[in-house]
Amino acid sequence: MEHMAPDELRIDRPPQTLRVIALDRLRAAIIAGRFPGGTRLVERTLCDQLGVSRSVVREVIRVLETEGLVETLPNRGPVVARLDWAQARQVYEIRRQLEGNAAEACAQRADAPVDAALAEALASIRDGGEDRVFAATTRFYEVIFTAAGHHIAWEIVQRLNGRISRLRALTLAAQDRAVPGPERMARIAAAIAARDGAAARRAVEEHLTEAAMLAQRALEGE
Amino acid sequence: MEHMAPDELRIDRPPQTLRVIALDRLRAAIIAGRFPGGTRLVERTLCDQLGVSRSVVREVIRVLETEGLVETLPNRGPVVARLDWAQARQVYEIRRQLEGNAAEACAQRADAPVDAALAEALASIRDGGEDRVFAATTRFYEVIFTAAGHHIAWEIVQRLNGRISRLRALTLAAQDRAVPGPERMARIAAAIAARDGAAARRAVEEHLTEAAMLAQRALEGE
DNA sequence: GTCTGTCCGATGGTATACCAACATACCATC
DNA sequence: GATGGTATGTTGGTATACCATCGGACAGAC
Repeated sequence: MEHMAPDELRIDRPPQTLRVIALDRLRAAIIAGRFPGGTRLVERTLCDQLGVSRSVVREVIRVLETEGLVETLPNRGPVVARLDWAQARQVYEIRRQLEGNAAEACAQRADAPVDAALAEALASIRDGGEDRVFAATTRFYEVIFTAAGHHIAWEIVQRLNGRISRLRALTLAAQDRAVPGPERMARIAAAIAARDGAAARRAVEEHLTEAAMLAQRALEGE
Repeated sequence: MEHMAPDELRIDRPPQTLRVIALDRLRAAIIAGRFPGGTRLVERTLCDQLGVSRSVVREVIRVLETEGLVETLPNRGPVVARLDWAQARQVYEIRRQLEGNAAEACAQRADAPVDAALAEALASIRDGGEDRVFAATTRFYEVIFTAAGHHIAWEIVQRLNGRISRLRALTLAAQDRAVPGPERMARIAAAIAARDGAAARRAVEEHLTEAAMLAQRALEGE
């Protein structure tokens, strides 16, 4: 028996529970801007749109609420959270600290597989189109945080990214940057490959400082 | 009408929803160590213990799940999250960054009312007994983060503190510190009162470095 | 005795129905 | 036009039912 590949036989039933699917769908919809800030999330309407029962919708909304994407007003119900520059600024500042620190730690512990994973993500960012860039960018940072061993910081950054997701889409698509986005990423990867922690931190901080500027312009233009 | 104090007439019904009460109770119970790590949280049992219906319990568990205090195993149900040093170490590192940064910003923007609020919290820490210390310490940091304008960072720190709450109780109670806890807090407050950002950051970082050491000893002693 | 298959209870996941409290909009009355 | 009542929509909360899964108990076959 032991010379038989168990993976071949494995029946993989989707362990995905209905709630998880509904959560991902709704979160993605909010992040994609399908529900603008301030939109009321009426439970029964969502039941129809998602095709699930009210219990599922309610639990999903509780999760999004603690994630900060939704806030519930007393006697009014859940509403898609609005985003202003005061908040976004704080988010970028926190990301700057956590990502800078992770990049430095990553540079100190990185090995060949890490370099390869970063290069791969970078390639996807370069020639991938539209939303591929979004996923590849996320992957790029995931590699950095994981290699640094900063799993909890990565959780936090992901949650923060959910909040400013609309801005992120805008800044990633911006064409008028002083230095193109992929170029900045490449610098980060290069610093890590050179095992130069200080340079990696600097590269990340520069990247985020610029992203914050772009976000500010976009937000105040609204 | 307008010369009548509306506050006098106001009937303040507790806007607290049942779910919020249940959430606070259960979270407090976990933090207090009433449910040790690994304990199964059986829905129907919690219904009896809390006196609410299963829907409420489920939504509460979803919140605690995204807060990181509870994790749900597939086909097994929710379980109180365990805490190991690898995680706690990351938490203390993140707190060091966020709290250090907040203290520095606070020192640069503080005014007389902030100094007074910090002094008040400090007094409570000094002569308050047992769990008063816990609340007063929280208050102390809340003042710092709020004065710094770092509201989102404060949210994050609070959530992180939930995760390491047991450790926090231990380290706050530790008597064998090189420098007593209140003394360290006083140094932070003094640096802020002197508007010395760098010193405030340093004081916070020292405080947390020591707390992390105490936590490590406590955790590995288990 | 050990292995195998089956059954049952406990549990979580999902869905539905129902009621109460509250807020808003609308409408009739004066 | 202002007042008051009413209708409606929405959330909060509860109860209940059904299904899938898991683990253990039990009985039968080797």
